[in-house]
Amino acid sequence: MSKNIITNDFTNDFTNYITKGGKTLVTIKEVAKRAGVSASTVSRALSGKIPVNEETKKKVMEAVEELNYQPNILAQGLKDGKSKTLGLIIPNIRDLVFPAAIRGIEDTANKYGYTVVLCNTDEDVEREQFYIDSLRRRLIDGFIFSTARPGHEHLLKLKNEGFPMVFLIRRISGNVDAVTADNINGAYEATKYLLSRGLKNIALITGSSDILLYQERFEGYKKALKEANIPLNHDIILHDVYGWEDGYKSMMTLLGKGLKPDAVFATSDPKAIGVIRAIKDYGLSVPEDISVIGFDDLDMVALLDPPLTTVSQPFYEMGVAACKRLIKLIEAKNKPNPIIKTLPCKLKIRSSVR
Amino acid sequence: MSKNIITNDFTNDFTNYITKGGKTLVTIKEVAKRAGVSASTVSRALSGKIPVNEETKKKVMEAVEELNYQPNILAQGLKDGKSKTLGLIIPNIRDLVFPAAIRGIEDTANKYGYTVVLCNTDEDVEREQFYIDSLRRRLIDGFIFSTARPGHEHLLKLKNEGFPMVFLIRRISGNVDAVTADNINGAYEATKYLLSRGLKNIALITGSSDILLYQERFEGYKKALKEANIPLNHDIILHDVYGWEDGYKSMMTLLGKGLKPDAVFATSDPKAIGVIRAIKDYGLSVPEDISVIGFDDLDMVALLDPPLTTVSQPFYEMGVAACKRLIKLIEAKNKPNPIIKTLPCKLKIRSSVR
DNA sequence: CTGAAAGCGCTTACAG
DNA sequence: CTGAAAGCGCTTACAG
Repeated sequence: MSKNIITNDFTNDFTNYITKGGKTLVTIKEVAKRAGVSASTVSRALSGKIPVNEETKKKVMEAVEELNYQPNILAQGLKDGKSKTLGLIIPNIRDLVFPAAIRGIEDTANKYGYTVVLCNTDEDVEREQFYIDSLRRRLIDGFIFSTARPGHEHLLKLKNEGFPMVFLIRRISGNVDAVTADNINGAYEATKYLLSRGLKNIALITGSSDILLYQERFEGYKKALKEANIPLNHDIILHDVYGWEDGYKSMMTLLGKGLKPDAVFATSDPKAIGVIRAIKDYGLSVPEDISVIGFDDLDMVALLDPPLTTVSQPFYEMGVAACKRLIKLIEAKNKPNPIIKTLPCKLKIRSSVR
Repeated sequence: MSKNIITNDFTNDFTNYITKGGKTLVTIKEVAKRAGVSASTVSRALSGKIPVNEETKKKVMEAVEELNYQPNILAQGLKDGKSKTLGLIIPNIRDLVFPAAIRGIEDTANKYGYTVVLCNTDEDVEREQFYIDSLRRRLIDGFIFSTARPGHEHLLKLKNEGFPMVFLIRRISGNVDAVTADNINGAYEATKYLLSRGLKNIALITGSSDILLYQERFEGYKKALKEANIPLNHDIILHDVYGWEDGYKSMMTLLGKGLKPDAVFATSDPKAIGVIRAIKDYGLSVPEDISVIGFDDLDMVALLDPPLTTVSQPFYEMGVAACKRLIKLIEAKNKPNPIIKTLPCKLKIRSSVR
């Protein structure tokens, strides 16, 4: 009987169910009709924020169930300018530090009913600005940026306009929330480990010194050496090295100059991979002749030959933390003060250090 | 003078510019007011599809320029149920085959004014269904799936409901567009290359045989052996191997049984990496004792020791092709028939084959 | 060519 | 507690 009614309803309203190029989406009106109440009441019963008669609510819920109604998020958002969407801006997804972090962000976002849009800037500010503008047109609720660099005032400007945002991995100073790894300590531990293995002549192959995280890793390195009373040897400290190819070249240069260190601290795994290749190509071996330690713990470095000893960054957890924080900023009544969250790194001992 | 007027306008309308939690977005009404026309006219001038007086259009464009007006995409979409958003459903972004493909998709989507939402299913059908539902609530315009497996009827159902969608990398039979690599030929070329190096006893370490692409790679392998008049040796053909750990175990098993092949064709790079590790751990060397060839050409395999000879899949281009196709499906007046696009692979000769 | 009105699907003051 | 109305920002028949 009740089944019959349903069938009839469907037949009568059939046109309502086939709309918009074949895509079907039940509307609140249909639910209202079936439950015998107004759309307002359906909305209220669903939101739970406004009191609704228990009886009525039950009827509504049944109708919702039967029709499998799910509110149109875009329509919901139009009213208060929300989209339940987060923008994630990174330099390049092919950089292996990002996949794990992205996973952390998405898993978290989805748990709270948010969706995330990924944008690759290739470190190009214009491209970044284009993405920001186009996401704003979609009423984006907030941003996670992994692209911060000194001079990126446009990001701080965005923050000043009142946009919820958090920096992830990379950050610049400003009134902005951030989640990063504890780079100083990570580098400090790495260097101390090298020292503890009797390695004293430790080269540093590191990245662009205007990026904060590389400054911090340098700091950790210096701190450990200082504690061991080993003076800095600037001949074997190479800055502005980016990626494995650069790592390869830098190590070759070092070796070519006759500067053979006991160990190399490469401040990213790709650099370390390049360094190891160079050492091998030079006819030396790792770790017998030169020990190498990296930073990141990318998914594949345990598979290298030798398996890479490195400083593990909690990328997934950093993604989770950044996303949680962003959602809190979005949903908070009164904006909390920015906090910088620093997650601990962990030394992963494998076989590239003697 | 004119500058003054602007300032006044801004002062008067100030509340209009600070709304929705600090986010500012100029509306069509404000543009209309400034241009001295109706909102309809602004809309028409911008769309370009409906004739507007040149004079009027110019005034509108000026106002648009001055206020830096950009239409609210959500509001635009509400009318016709479009969101200018694409859903990309993959098993796991940490699987290295995806980053390059994702890049291809995003670059293309952005070029056409679309935004892409990434979802990781971990091969879990329920999770996938959850994502599909939640994207439908956001009026998603179409889907790219890299999760297809036999039995995934829910995907075909979606297609039947009229949703634009395309399969990428993986596909199942059904009335659905797809972009894949030419797996048969890729595997055929790989095997032929091994043969051409005088390697005859070729083991195959491959994936789940219910996934089409592994069936195809198996086919390519068989074809090459057949042409060389070499009978299949099922003792050295291992199916259902997933990832590098499994690859490692499989190779160990083979070796442990005293089955030492001349060469191994591993049908994915991770498997090849595991295989190489196993060979080394067994005290043998690559390629001197056993040659190894992979499939994928992931970003890092050139850095392995030895650099991996493998079949390169055009992931970026596949992403581009899938996205272009999807957008065509979305924007086409009358739905074109499904096509399966197969992009050629390319043998990348490095040093893991003798 | 152009404006006023209606409508997309929802939510929320406003009455009752 | 509940319904009718207004409104979010846009687009598009409908009149003129």
